[in-house]
Amino acid sequence: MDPQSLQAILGQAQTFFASKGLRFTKQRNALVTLIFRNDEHFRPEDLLPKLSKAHAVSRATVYRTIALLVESGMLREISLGGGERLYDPNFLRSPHHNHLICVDCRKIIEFEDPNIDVMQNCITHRLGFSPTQKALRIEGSCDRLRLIGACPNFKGRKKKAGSTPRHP
Amino acid sequence: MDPQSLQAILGQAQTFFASKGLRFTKQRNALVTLIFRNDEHFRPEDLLPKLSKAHAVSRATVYRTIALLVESGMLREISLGGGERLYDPNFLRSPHHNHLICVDCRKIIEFEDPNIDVMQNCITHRLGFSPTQKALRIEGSCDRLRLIGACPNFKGRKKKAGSTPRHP
DNA sequence: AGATTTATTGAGATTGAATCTCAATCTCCC
DNA sequence: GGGAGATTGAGATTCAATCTCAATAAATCT
Repeated sequence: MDPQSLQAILGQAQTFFASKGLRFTKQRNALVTLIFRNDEHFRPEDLLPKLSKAHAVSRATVYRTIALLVESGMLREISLGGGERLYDPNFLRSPHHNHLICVDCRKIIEFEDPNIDVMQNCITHRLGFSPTQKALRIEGSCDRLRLIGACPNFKGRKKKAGSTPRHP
Repeated sequence: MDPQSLQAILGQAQTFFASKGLRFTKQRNALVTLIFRNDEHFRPEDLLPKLSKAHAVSRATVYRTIALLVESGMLREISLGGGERLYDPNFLRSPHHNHLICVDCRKIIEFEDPNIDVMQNCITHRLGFSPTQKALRIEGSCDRLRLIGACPNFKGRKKKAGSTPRHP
């Protein structure tokens, strides 16, 4: 994340807080900066040790601020299996992406597919839901990633590398 | 769930346990019976008070048995937002269904759509994942359900009823 | 049958994330 | 400066889920 984009994001956050009659305190600034500094998915608990002493923030404030950022649309929750939740700061950069999650190693891949939006609109309409929400999650098993050694967390054996997978 | 189907399910569970060298104890029998007696999604904690005194089972056993049933493929975890997890006993009846979850009221609708399988196969293949897994979740906002009064949990105002929604 | 092995269970302790409480502090606005 | 309202943090609390380990039960062996 380049400094310019971060500035824009801080401005966007500030605008959101102002629109709700809330203040953009130094704690909230520190959290927004930390969260959007890079593109990593994170757990709320991960944030606490990453805050420098100068910018220390209490656990309660971390959770409260995350809830506000989710409400603003700047941050999204993604739920892995097993009750794990992560937060994704990348929807500002890439508003239409979805997540493919490996059920074996929990690796998460972000992808975009225009057909998915069409299908999702069809399904939600058909069932009487609003198609405005974009959150969608697909699970799979990354056995092919394992084959090419691209699955960092998989504990099992690795076979010989194959060619880059293509759309079938 | 008719008694005959339940018998079949008990048999299937028994076979699974036997195949792993595990025993089909009366506690496990009681849990399988309770879980597959109807088609409700449930939380593990919901099960404890539902067990009659005669068939009481400890919390630890509930969680252990659920994990085994998930491993067997008879039960699936579905994750709502907010870290909530439910278990779904309906995959035996309907192995290809997916879930549409209302982000507002948390209502869950099960649906099948053959196109989804095709798309999921394409996406997983393209990204190097195995397409064998079926779990998929779509979120949406059930404003149309609200309109027709079919959203039991929504707390807001209800507008006048509309026509039954159709595929656009 | 009796002994041995292995799986199973349950009560309670433990973990860990997430939320809640509430007094102290901070900001904004008059 | 002063007051209203927002914000914060330390610690208590909640709750699901897991872990521990001694007691029990079932299957197998001799």
